[in-house]
Amino acid sequence: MSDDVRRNLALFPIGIVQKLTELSARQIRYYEQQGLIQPIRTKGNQRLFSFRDVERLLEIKKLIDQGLNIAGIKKALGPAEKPTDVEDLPKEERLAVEGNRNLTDRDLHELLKKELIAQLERPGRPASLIQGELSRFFR
DNA sequence: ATTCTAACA
DNA sequence: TGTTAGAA
Repeated sequence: MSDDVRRNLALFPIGIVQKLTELSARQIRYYEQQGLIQPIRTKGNQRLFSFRDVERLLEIKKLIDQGLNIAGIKKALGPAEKPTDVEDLPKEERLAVEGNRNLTDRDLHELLKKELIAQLERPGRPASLIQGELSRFFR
């Protein structure tokens, strides 16, 4: 599976995203209402976010700190995109951990580790905002 | 136990 | 934005 696909997979419920971004659930839901993010919904109507969503939320957080309002953030960031539902992946690419809608702390740790390594090998321009944030989970 | 929506002494 | 009630 490509790194691109992996980062787009909807894997995290709002509770995990709160820890990853240190944003309140209220803020995360509000930013969704404003169209800044578009997490997918499970059959039970619960939101699921991808690594990209987490990165985007970290960017939003940064911009908020810099004093921008919603309008300004919409201009600064590109349009929001929906993460990929794991259910839509061909079963050959659907890994065990990714299929679970109930990630254990160990699973999460493993995913963060992979993403961290992937980022180190990915000369991305937007100087990986997520890097410092994710590193926080490896102390 | 978690998350969702709606509403505000 | 926080917080809370009531439901899923």
